[in-house]
Amino acid sequence: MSTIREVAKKAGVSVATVSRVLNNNGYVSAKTKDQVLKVIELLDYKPNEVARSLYKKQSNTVALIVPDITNPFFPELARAVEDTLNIYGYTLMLCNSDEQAEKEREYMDVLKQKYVDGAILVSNTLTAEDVQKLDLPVVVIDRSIHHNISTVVSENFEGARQATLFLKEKGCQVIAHLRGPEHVVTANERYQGYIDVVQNESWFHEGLVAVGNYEMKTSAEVTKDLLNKHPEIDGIFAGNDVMGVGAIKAVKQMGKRIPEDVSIIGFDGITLGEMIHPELTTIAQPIYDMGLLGARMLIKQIEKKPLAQTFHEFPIQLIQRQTTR
Amino acid sequence: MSTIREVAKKAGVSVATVSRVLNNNGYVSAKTKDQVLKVIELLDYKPNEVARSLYKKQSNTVALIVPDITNPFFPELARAVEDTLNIYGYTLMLCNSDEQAEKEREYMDVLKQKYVDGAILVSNTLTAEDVQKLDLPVVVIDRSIHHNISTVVSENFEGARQATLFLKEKGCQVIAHLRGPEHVVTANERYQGYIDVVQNESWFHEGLVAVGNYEMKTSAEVTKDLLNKHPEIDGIFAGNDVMGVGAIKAVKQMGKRIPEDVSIIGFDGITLGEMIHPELTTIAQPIYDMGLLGARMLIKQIEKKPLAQTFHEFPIQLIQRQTTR
DNA sequence: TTGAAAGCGCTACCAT
DNA sequence: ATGGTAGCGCTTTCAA
Repeated sequence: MSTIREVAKKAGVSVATVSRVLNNNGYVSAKTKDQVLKVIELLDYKPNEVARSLYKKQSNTVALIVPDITNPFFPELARAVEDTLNIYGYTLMLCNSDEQAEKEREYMDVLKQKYVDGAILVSNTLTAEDVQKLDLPVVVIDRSIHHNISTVVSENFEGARQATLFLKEKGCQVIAHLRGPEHVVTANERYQGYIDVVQNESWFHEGLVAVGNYEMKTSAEVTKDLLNKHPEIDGIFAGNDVMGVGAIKAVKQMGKRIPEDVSIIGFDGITLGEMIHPELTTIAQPIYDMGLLGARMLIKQIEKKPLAQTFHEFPIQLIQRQTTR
Repeated sequence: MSTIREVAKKAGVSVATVSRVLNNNGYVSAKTKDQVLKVIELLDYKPNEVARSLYKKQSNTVALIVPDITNPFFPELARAVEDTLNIYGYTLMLCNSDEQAEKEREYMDVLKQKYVDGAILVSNTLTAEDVQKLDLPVVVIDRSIHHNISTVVSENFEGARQATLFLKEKGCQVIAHLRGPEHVVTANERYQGYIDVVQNESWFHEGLVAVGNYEMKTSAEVTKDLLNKHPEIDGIFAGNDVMGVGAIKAVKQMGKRIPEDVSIIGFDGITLGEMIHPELTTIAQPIYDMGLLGARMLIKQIEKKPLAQTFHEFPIQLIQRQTTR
């Protein structure tokens, strides 16, 4: 790796001049510029980003903090974020938080120490205060934290309403809800959407709501429990696709047919829904677009460009597949 | 963020001394050390990693280059790598290459510019020469590139043999193979394992081998094609789990029963295999352990510690689930 | 045992 | 239009 000084020497100019052509600012004659450019090419010179970072107090790096990249919702999001960052010349630092506040705070220290330019967060544990203290551009995706932090979400309440309504329209008589964890915002919103539709139904009672944790195995167990206690259930709205998959497994294992005996609808629109059989009907969020927009918003903040909206709620879309009639 | 100078001033010592206690090297009296430590605590001082990097020419960052984090094999690997790096104080930079050599080379430039300490690669396009030129500690996972680059793989040939043998033992009469892309090492090794078992069978002919690309949709198509042309097929060895899932979908769509009419076995052992119904019998690689070991090996190289083995081949394990008799 | 100072590679200010 | 140089925050050598 050659340095700017070597380039300067070889081109017969000062490092200041080389720096100017590198950054395309300040006066430099066309001739000198060509000279320098030629030498840069010749030496295959690439500026040292660390030295730059030290001076500019920024690193062209953005952190993505997710609970667990292994959860099939996140790879697609991560991909969208990375693609976008890449286009704008940023690099992605990936962090798995396991929803542990302490781990998140440790990461946040590291971000500061490395001059990371900003962060995209998916977290339920981080408070507005934590983010404030981070004192870095931040965009929150999927779960909002506070109204003055840039946020990208989708219509959880409305999506949940549509999901429940859809089951009803398809003739389901008793619709259960497999909800996500109680400390998770999206889980609550979706639960509210469900409640909004069913609360005045004669058949409705709180026993039709079971709590899962956005993960498959427990959701399968919970579903079995639900179906044993209330065999009249013929429709299940799962709070996310992974739990929907768990529900499918449980229902099948109990010897019931899908969708003839029980209809199931999920939420998220992850690829997994198309992998399984029967394919999962779902309320799809535009995951890639959410990551894309989140990354763009963050970059605008970092580059101090004006941001039209700091809150963006994406519409969701009902995708009818094979787990509903 | 306070600096080392502020700490020094407040503690009434020189920055050199502070640096010494920070790095725990050089002489410094117990009393002074306490002083300094107290001030560090007081100011909540965290050393600037960028400045450190500039001097030490290393960044405590490791890059993981994968084809596409969206491919369900990689999140688990990424998770293992990140967990391990984290333990040792390193940070993960995630890169999606899409198997494009150019993108990979761009990343490699960035790695150098940022003083990234090393890289974990999963790539078919990168040559030994590319890696050589990178001139950075490198560990290759899943697909070996060259014998003097540290490598972590699993028993592809043996696993494929076992898979095929297993189908045979279970009574399959005509076993097809859905192989991965021709430029991919693992795909070839697994193909060879299959061939090794079937080549002398009276029923065997090359028409039983179809080429997929380690992805679901095409694999479903290819499977249908295969089954239409050769309805006598009653066993399929898919080159990876994702293709196995595609095969399941195709077989089901054709109205055949699994495993009664057609048995299917995959390769990889990704979680997806347990998500679907019927659950996929597979040859499992210890994905997490591979990532873990790969990361550890890389760190040893970075820290110039002795490395017992530079090549590690993990044993695979047959996991019998529901797609085989 | 401690401090002064050079230097990691770059940017930007101030001269010229 | 170009060059000299201070300084970003740290580590390490050399002196004391």
